[in-house]
Amino acid sequence: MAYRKTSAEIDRLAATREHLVTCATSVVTEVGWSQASVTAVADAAGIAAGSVYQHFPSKGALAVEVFRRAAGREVDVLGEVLQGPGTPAERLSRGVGVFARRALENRGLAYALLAAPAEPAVGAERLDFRRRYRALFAEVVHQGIANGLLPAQNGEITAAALTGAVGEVLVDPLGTHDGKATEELLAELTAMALRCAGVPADAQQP
Amino acid sequence: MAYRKTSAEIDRLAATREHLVTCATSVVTEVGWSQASVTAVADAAGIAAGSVYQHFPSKGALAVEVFRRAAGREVDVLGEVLQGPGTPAERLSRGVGVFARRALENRGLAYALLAAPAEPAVGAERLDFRRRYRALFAEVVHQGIANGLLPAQNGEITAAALTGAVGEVLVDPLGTHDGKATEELLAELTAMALRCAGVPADAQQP
DNA sequence: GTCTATACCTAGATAGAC
DNA sequence: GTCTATCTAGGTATAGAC
Repeated sequence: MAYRKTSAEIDRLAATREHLVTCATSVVTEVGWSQASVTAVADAAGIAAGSVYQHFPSKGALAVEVFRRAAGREVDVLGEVLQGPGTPAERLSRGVGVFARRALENRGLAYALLAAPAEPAVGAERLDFRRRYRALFAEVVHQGIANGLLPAQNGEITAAALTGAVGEVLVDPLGTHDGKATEELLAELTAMALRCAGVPADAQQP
Repeated sequence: MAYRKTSAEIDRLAATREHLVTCATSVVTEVGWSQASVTAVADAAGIAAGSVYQHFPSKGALAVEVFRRAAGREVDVLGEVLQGPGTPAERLSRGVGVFARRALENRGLAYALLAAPAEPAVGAERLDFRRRYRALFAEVVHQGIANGLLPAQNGEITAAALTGAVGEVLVDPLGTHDGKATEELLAELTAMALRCAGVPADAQQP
């Protein structure tokens, strides 16, 4: 016996790990990466600091896991909208709107993912995810160019610009706590994205 | 005697401080903020680590000084171009071009200023300078709207978008070391900036 | 498997000699 | 004013008891 874990043991271990990731995400959401020490995370999860190392080999590995889970959800959502039905302009508009709305509904986490100072491992992960955002935007832009719906342009550069522009526009609203003018912000943001991609002015009203 | 410093002493002290800032800037340019320890900076300046604290109260204060000097130069240059002669579109195009060209000519430093992981004090300074960039862009955009040369839009949002877009487009070229395709990059970047601000397509050729 | 306690390491900052 | 040597704090990671 006992040379193999029972399924109950496996489940319990996995559950603890999940709980740890969840709590770590909460801590990061509330206080940012730099204040999210192993001790703080362990306290939030109700376990001892040392026990964290039963589930992750290092603090950085846990941080990366937290980042990947949260950022991965956003990439998936954005990807679904950008690759969904509609013209490139419609998809771009909807994608930016959905992304921004989700960020504004979960400001602490969005700020941590987008802008908050973080350890190098997380910084590297952030660069990687930005590449994914760029790739998603680039696909739509390239389709628009191929269809003649967008003017000739370097799609990679436009995609990078959209990624940076959306992030920067959101940084301030994410930092301030007033939820006012959200709809106007979204309207202006999507309009800017359409201009950026060169959508003709007369095609910019949904 | 000696209750007041001689001017020679003051000069010498100031010169040492300048030298320290210069060397610290070089270290940051080469290895980034996270690797720029007090020891590394002092070594580069040819002084002992302890001596740094004769000139700055803390490591963070030195880092902030390095950031402000370098970033301030870029803000000044961008401001001069954006507030110089020409139509809003011409100034915006020239400003983005000058900014990007200077960044590409000093990649290490530009990367440190724009994107490299940094301690919180520098991160806060970075946010502050981004606000300055936004303010400069916003001024031009507002002038363009007032003159009827740009379509109605929220100038603050467009300014933030331009700030983020230019930075994000540059991140990858700044990281890779090939200097190829610089001119094409600049052309596409400025074209994107004009689209983003809503400059009519037939007015986008300089 | 989880806890408590602690070792250890890094890096910033300080003290006193020269 | 600058150096060498040292102190200290914060936080990651480990060891051994339960």
